[in-house]
Amino acid sequence: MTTPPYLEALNPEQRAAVLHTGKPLLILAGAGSGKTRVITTKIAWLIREQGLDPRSILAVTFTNKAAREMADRARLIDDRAGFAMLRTFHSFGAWFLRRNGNLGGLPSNFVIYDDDDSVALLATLLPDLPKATVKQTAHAIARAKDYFLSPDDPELALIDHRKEFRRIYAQYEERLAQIGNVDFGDLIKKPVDILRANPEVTQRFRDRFRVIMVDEYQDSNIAQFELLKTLCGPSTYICVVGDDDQSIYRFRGAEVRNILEFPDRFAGADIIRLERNYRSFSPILDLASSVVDHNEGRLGKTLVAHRGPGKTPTLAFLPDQDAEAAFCAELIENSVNPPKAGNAGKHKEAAPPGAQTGRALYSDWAILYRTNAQSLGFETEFLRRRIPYRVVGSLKFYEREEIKDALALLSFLVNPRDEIAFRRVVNKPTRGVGPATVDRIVGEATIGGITDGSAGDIAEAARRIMPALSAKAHSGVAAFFKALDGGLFLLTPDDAVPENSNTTGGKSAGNKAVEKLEKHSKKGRKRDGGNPLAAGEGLSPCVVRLIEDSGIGEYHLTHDDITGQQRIANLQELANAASIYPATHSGLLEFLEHIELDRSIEQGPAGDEEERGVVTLITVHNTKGLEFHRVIMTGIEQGVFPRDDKNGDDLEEERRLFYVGATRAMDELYLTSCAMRRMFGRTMPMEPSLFLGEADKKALRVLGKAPYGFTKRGVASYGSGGVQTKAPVASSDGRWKVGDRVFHDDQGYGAVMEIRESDEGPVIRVKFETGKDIRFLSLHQSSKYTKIGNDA
DNA sequence: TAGTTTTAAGTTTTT
DNA sequence: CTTAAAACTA
Repeated sequence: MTTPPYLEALNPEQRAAVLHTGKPLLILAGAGSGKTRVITTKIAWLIREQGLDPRSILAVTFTNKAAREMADRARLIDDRAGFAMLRTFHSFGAWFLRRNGNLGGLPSNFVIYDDDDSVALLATLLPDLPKATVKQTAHAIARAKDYFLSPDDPELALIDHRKEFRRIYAQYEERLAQIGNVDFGDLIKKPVDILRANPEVTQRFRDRFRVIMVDEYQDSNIAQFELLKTLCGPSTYICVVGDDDQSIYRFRGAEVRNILEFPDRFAGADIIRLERNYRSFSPILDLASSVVDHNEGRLGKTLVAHRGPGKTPTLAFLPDQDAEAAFCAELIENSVNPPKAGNAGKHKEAAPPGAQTGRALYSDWAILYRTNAQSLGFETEFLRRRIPYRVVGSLKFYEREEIKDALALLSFLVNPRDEIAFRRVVNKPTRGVGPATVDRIVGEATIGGITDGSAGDIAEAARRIMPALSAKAHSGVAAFFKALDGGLFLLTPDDAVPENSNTTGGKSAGNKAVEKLEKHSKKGRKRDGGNPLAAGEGLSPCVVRLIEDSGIGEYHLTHDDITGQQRIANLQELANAASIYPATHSGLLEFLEHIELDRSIEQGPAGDEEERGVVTLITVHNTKGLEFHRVIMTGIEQGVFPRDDKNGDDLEEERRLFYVGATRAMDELYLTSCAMRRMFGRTMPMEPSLFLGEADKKALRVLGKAPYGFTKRGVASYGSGGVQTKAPVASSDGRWKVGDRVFHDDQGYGAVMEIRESDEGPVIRVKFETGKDIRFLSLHQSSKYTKIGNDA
């Protein structure tokens, strides 16, 4: 048997991973080690060489982008890979529930609630609690589902120890079931429940999916683990790929133990390590590794930089965030449009092998930050300097008020039991339907419909109760339902879809509505001649009609005339997005599901941006799986990165986040750290990040004035007063006692004067021979890197 | 009740 | 500084 050409390009470990069969497989794939290539090649190889039916392959990822990329790349090797099921966990769950949800009492027309909807639902159950508490509780319920805990699970107390939490969770579940919708957690948990209760269904799925692959396994949660465990029969081949150092979603239930304990949970598992990094020059990897090395509890691995040595990463200390933005802008601008060299002769720097030479493109650059809020400063500066950029992720298009309103209308159309959607829009614009009336209708729906089988149907309940309403409320409710009927009219029932038509039912009327809406959006502000709106197709007339008839469009236009125009434009965009779906009930359902599960908005560069590209502004979290030639990690300051409320395991996660960010860089890496930063509108003094102290200084070139305390030996203390974030030394037995002698790089010898407990651990006050009195937050008294100068 | 004013609070990270 | 929630007035 000859080696197929597509295997030739793989290194021995990659090839071993592709050719592996027969046992569970864990691929520990370091950053930039070509894991996507391994997965896609493996899919193609299974089809071509093993003769596997592509439809019996299930590959799960965590983001839709990753799923799409994987599908595209696998298809490049073999067309038939397009028939494999490549989905996110949540999209797979939704797919499962549409077909088998009835086994768990779920109607097939369920709508997926996002976190806001969950909070809104919970708020109706807990009307007397402050909103913050409701949010917290909703969060706890979501976590519980991530950990696969039902309301009756004894371990529930680990999530939320309040006595009443169990009851609230149960009530929430009951109400959600009455409405007939699901939340995000249900998309994973419910399939497992159903599979376990129905062995014949489990068997069917095990017969169908012979091979299961999981990408980014380090970010899977317990419920997802349970799902995998259930889907895997004795003869299912399971292969998971991940990197424990890149686990950054613990906060939303990801469980690193899934990857650490994979060999225990899937007996006889083999482990293959991919440790050759093809992405970054070695100093970049050295820097990233030196920081993440400070984590305990990791599998540990040695990444080898296949590209060899290159430019040393630069750390720039800057006065404030304005200087930071300017620094980034100049760095970028100088690389894209280099200033004319004053000296004669080409001043071509000796480029490291493999480095790009000549001018950079804007698209080579990415600016990374810890929180979305930090993008603003860069946007302002880049706008001023005419540097093209795109902001990834923060758009939150679907979280805008007007979009949520429109979606609520659509959701209610799909599921008239949706109390949350009903409450949101029934009185918007105000129709004289106050909370009292709404409560009456909802009450009637829950209680009144039991006898005639319309239980929960709010539309039915409203019709029944209408005669008893005041004139004002009556006309308001009537207007609301009339608007809905208008939208419904444009939908074709699924059982009556004509063969050649997905744009049916009053297309011309719909077009008129679109024209009207278009006029609205063009009235005030001139729109750049961008792409002509392709509305009027498929589902969009229905969406437009609903927006118009319900008065939502008008409401937002009149309510706020500055942003009103923008809001109309947003609604228009939503209508456009609907155009690719057929104007049927199931088309509408599909549209809503797509929106809930994939909120990423693909925005390609336009016009002359095509050539030079655009700079990417992005949170570190969002960079997972991406790479850039040149990366600037900004705001490397204590309190920002890591956030100052982080300690213990949370701090380790921040460290991994730093690792993820740094390893995105292929050629050049820059770090910036500000002495001052505006927060909450006030300027605050900042200290360099703990991580800078931990970093290997040999892998760092420092620009600007290093703040007091930033030494070659490590971050010791900054400024004066305040609680320090790192203890100078460890005491002899790991516990502090008053009188312990300590040594500090800058302050010399000292003695512990006082120990106090704080939320974040013991705070010790040390009097040094220099006369200084400094308080330290003693987080790391027993960890390896606090042993500097321990004199016990 | 609806709409306005005042006050407080808060900023992670996302399917 | 921006946003959301409570408090207040017409």
